[in-house]
Amino acid sequence: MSSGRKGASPAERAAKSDGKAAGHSGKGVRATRTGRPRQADIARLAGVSQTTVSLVLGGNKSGIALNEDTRQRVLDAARSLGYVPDPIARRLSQGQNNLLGLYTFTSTFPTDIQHSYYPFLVGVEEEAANQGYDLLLFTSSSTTDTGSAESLHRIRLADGCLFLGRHVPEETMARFLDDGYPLVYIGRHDELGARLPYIGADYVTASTEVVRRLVDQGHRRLLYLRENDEAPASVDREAGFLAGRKATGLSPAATPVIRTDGADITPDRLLGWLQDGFTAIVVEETDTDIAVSAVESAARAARLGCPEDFSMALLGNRVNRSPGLPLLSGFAVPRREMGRAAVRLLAGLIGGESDLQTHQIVACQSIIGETIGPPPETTSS
Amino acid sequence: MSSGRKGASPAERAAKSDGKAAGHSGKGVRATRTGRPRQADIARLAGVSQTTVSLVLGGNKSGIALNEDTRQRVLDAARSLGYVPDPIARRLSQGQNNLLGLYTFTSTFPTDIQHSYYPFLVGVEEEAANQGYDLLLFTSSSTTDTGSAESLHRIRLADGCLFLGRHVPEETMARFLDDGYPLVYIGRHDELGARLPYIGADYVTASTEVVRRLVDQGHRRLLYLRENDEAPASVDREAGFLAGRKATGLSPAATPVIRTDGADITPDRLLGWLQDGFTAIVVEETDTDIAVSAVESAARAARLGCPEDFSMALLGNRVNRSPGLPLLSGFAVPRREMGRAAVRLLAGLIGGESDLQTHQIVACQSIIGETIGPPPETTSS
DNA sequence: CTTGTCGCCTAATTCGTATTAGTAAAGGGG
DNA sequence: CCCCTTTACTAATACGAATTAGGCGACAAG
Repeated sequence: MSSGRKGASPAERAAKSDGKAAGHSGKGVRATRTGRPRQADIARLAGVSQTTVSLVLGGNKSGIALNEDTRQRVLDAARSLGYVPDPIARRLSQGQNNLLGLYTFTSTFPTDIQHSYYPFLVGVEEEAANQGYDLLLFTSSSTTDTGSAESLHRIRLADGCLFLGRHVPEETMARFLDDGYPLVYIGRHDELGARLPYIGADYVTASTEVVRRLVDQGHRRLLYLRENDEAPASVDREAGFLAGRKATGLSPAATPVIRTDGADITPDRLLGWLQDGFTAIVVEETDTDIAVSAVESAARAARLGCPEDFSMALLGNRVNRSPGLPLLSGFAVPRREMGRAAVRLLAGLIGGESDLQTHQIVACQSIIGETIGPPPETTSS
Repeated sequence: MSSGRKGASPAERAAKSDGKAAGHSGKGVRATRTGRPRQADIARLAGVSQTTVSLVLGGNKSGIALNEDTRQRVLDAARSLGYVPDPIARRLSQGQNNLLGLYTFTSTFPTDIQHSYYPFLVGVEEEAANQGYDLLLFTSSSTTDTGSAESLHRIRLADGCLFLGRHVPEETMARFLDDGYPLVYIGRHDELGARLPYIGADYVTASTEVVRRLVDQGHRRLLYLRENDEAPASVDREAGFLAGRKATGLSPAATPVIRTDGADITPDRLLGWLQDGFTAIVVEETDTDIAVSAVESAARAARLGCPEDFSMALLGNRVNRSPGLPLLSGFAVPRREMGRAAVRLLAGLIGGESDLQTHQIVACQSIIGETIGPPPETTSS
């Protein structure tokens, strides 16, 4: 091959001094696997080397001197061939490709829990566009077992990756961190010490605030319904509830925590609670909002009006608010802003910025809503 | 220059004839840009060539003989180094990377028209996962002007691309087609002759069917509200409506087509229509469903009950059905199935299959709903 | 007439993997 | 002992762009 090369060099040179030596077949020559023109094709057409083409098209960041004529010839050739750079090759050589991964341990677009990730995605897309990144959605997650090696390898295609979901496959994540691969979790996660960068929501403060609001309204006996799961989102809300109990001086007996999956919330049970003197129910928000819905339908069945007969607060906000349903009192999880912040952080990590806040907690905003009122009149004042 | 080359070759050869020269430091050597181990590192550790590593890890599809011992040594070395293949390099060499692009000419996750693309995405994600593809979402679309060269170049990163949206930048698409780049539109598009592969919905038949149902119920004067836009989705529905008019023998005067953006539908106007003897209103479905909503609120304001005072049919289905609202009679656009079909077709195109149906029309299913009833009693029988 | 220094461009190499062509050694048949 | 096959590997190269390290000619200064 080098023998052929030697012969070719002078030929090219000759072609060049001919000037605009496009006399050949030019276009017909390209027989690459893809059929698309490469820089080498442009080079041949313009009578220069591939290096020159790269310099011209790459904006010549190294500051190498370039004749304006040559530059134009190359640009013309590129245009006439309809050249489009191959992002893959570029990435192999440069080490980055402007892709942000998005890994959701379950389906990204679930059919049942419709839209649970949607607000995050809105923010992620917005900010990714701002920062000039495209998004890479890993679908393998749904089919393959969680965190399988196969499926996680592909993540490296992206310059960095966002993770969305309750789970943290610690081993794999540790591996990524060790390798210096940039990643950001959406949602607080302290599984790997302080190593996992994340954007969380301040559930604790917001939940405390909700308790305080109920107590301010006169409620003294509150019931807290939570999931039977130890995800940070659950833990934090309970912590906030307990902090609220403490701050308002209520006793544990007056503010019990009940774990439920929603199925066991019957109209009778709800009535029982009210008869026991509970005047407000605080419900954890989840993907499915199954617990709130259960309370709502139990109330309907028991013919209980929500602000009148008892108050209800949601620790979070229904993602999918339907026009028919009342606006629940509680707080808004700033999902969109979290998505944006996550992308900003990730972009910073990729860019190697040093003074990054890798553990961010975003404040939630109170939702006044329609479901908190004063407790109903009872025997005791 | 070739002199230097010649000198190097023997040097390499010497290094090689030393044989299994892994005696060195092995692990400590890797000082790659990324810090991740490469096949070459494994090779050094296992005392074999990079080729052998590639063969072992690649499953040796070429059927080259391999000693089981060697195989194990390589696998062990790979594991101990924590090797992860670089998808980019793989793609550069293989020519494909298991990525499907998804290009929406507007934001993929809009905030205002919430969820309009969602059902498609569900299907796309499902089938992409089945076929072993990940999804590449191009965000540039929202920021850059439609179809700008810059933003469309990036599409080639994917092995093929789905397009979602009413627009077709013909020039760019023609370019893709000429290059043999695999792409599929979701939605019928005949802009480029029959060159653009697509998955459409059979709006025509479904719309005709809706008209027939109304006529079967006794309606003789129908009003059709459509968008002022010539997108195929609109054109097809109108065609179906007109076909229904023809099939049922109704006159154009009894079945007028009215273009509206929703804003001009007042309670008075609605009442006027009913006084003019129209007993049913057929509405085109759109992203925002602005027209249906307008009719609904006009009816509410005019205190008209829907199946009682007039019938209403939607040519399509509300994507975002809220619990409070009645189920509109009409038909279901099989968005999820369209998404799946699009991915299947695209995968076929990428795989170079020959006998592909590149223009597919998927049938819609009737929705009986609650908004069609017999026409109210009037003076004339 | 040398030496230096621009100006302009190219050869060679790199990124990490896959593939093709080929080589060296061992074993078998004549 | 030679030739042929089989086994088990390796060298070289491709993929497409970016980058590094020059090379060559011209013109200026000494």
